[in-house]
Amino acid sequence: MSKKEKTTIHDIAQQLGITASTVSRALNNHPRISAKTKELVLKVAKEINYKPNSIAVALRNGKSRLIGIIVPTVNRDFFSSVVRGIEETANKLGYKVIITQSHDNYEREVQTIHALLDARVDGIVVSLGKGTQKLDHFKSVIQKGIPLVFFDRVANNIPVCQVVIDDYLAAYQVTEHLIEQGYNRIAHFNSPMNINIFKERFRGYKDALESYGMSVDPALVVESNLQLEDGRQSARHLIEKGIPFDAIFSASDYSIVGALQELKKHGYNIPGDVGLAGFGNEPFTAFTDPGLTTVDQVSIAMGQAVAKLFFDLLDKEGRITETQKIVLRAKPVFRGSSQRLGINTAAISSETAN
Amino acid sequence: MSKKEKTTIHDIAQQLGITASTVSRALNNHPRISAKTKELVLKVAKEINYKPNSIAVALRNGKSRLIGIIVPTVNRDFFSSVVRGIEETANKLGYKVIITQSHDNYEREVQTIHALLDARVDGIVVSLGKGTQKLDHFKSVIQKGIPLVFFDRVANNIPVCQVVIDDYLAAYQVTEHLIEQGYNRIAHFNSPMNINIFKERFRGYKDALESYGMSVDPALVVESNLQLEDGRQSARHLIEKGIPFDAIFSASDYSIVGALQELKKHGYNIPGDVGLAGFGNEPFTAFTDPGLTTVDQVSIAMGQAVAKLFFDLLDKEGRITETQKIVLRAKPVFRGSSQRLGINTAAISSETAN
DNA sequence: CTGAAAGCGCTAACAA
DNA sequence: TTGTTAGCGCTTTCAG
Repeated sequence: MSKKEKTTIHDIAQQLGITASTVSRALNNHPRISAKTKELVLKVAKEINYKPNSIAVALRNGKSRLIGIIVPTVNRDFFSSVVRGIEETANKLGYKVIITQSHDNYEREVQTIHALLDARVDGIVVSLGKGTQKLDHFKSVIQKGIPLVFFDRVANNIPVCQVVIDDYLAAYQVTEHLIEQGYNRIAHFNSPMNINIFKERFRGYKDALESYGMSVDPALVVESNLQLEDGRQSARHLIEKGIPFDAIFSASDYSIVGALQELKKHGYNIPGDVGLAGFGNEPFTAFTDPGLTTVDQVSIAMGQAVAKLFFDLLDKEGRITETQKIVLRAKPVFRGSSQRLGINTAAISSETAN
Repeated sequence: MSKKEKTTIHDIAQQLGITASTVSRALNNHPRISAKTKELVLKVAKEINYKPNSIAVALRNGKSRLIGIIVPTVNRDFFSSVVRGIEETANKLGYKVIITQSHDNYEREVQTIHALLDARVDGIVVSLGKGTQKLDHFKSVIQKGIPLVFFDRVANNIPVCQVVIDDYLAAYQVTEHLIEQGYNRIAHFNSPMNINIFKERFRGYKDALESYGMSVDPALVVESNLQLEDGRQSARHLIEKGIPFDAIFSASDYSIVGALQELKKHGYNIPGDVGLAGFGNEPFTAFTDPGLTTVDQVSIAMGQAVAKLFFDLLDKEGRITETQKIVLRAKPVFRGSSQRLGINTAAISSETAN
């Protein structure tokens, strides 16, 4: 029906009275091929609109030029930015990217790994789901010598290259900032801490308190899944139990928004009565009233770092001798929700929006 | 070095003293194969951990079981939900999905189409970028008989299956709601309207006004790229030019948030002085203060509809005889930003959060 | 500098 | 029910 002209190198060869192998060489500009032939081949190729069949190439070469990415969700500024960074580098190098989402579900993560392996990807980039405890599904990837890079949500008990931010330092800085603003009953919202980043954020919080002569009050540490509704509940929990607090540092922007809503509903003044800080610098943290203090996870830089690390690994073709760990410096972003001393407001004017 | 046991059907065949073709048939449970052989093959396959090489299968069968999706950005609740819907159906059917982002950039969209074609995808699902005017890059897809489905941001001047929401009706309903709330100088933020959805939203706005005996005041229609900052600027524009207005209906949630911030900065009371409504039901519209009235684009339903339409098409193997258009009903979501008469508040209590 | 031939792993006529 | 054979489109030794 339709013009199904599946043009192949043989078509070019025929038209030029040469062999397919010569065409192949010309197309890949092999060194020992005459300039004239090369030119002719290229010309005909253009004329008949020849496109190499990447599947045949993949089969022949044993590499698909496909790379797999697994993230918890793509609908998050941080993840989508990192993905974009990887994607751009990948495309530049002639690779295509298969993006998949685990939705923080362990089963799905395992399935996805197998699906990617089935698809014969040349390498895999992963940010772990919250539910992931066992890491067996990655062992087969490593054994097969397939390049593997973890980012952000990583695990330590597995020898694999990774890119992270300094969660500890950022958490320390934000907590310190709250202390400097005069808050001294600082609550902390966190996740059941399987994953490194959450442990680190807690450590930063703890150490900052201790540096200032305070200590962690277990009653002020509330664990949840850190979604919006969890933040609401956690805030309500503190209020209803009558646990005194004058600030909250959450390991996630989502739950701090929930807390903000709940606190406002209960008539608290932010940042007068309670100071708030989140983590992630999701765009909406600039939309709330007041704007939320948070931590920017330098997603662009991370995407670039991941891509570089990954393609370096790919060059080594599985001949991996060491596992690199790259730590990037995150950027605290101070907005209205945590500033009651009138300091720094000039620097953040446009973001606090009243 | 590593256990690179590339197990193939030949390994199984050898171990069982049969031929590769028999193994192949057993694996695909061909009807005319003995139960015993089938069983044995399956057993050995499991033992040596055989995984079919999908690339070889693809080359042989001429289909990659890969489908390509192009969206403006994945970092948007609507798009990521639709993508998720497609992904789930696809995976269930043994297809993998390559997700790509055009970032509303025409060049990139064209490139991506070619990249997907190069990757030999079996079909393509697209939501157009804002910059896209020419559609030539899709013609080659159609000519090749590759299933193609547009969703949400579609074009009419090309014969292709599509899934959309009833933008017109939703815009009409929201505008009507504003009118019923007593607003009568309703501004409209829109995009330079290349894309259908924006035209339709404008039409709905216009027709609602006219139904109530008003007409469109060109001074109240402000065009921009509809991002957050654009919304700020558009609001500032109205204020500074002294154009009287008491409500804004924006074709995008992002720009209405910008407007909200700007108006609050200038001391306007929302919804008392100015009523606001956006479009998209992005999660953050529930985070603002007050919550924003908007339109839910039923992303889950759309994902399902797209998947169904797409795989129906795939079944027909390019033998496309008609172009279906599926129109879904969108859901207006009324929140605090547009309700000054105290109506309906019960129904939206939890979402308005004070 | 180019050709001939083999093969990546799989499937599907055609035979038997 | 199973085996034989050929070939998807490409790359790459090995010869010339």
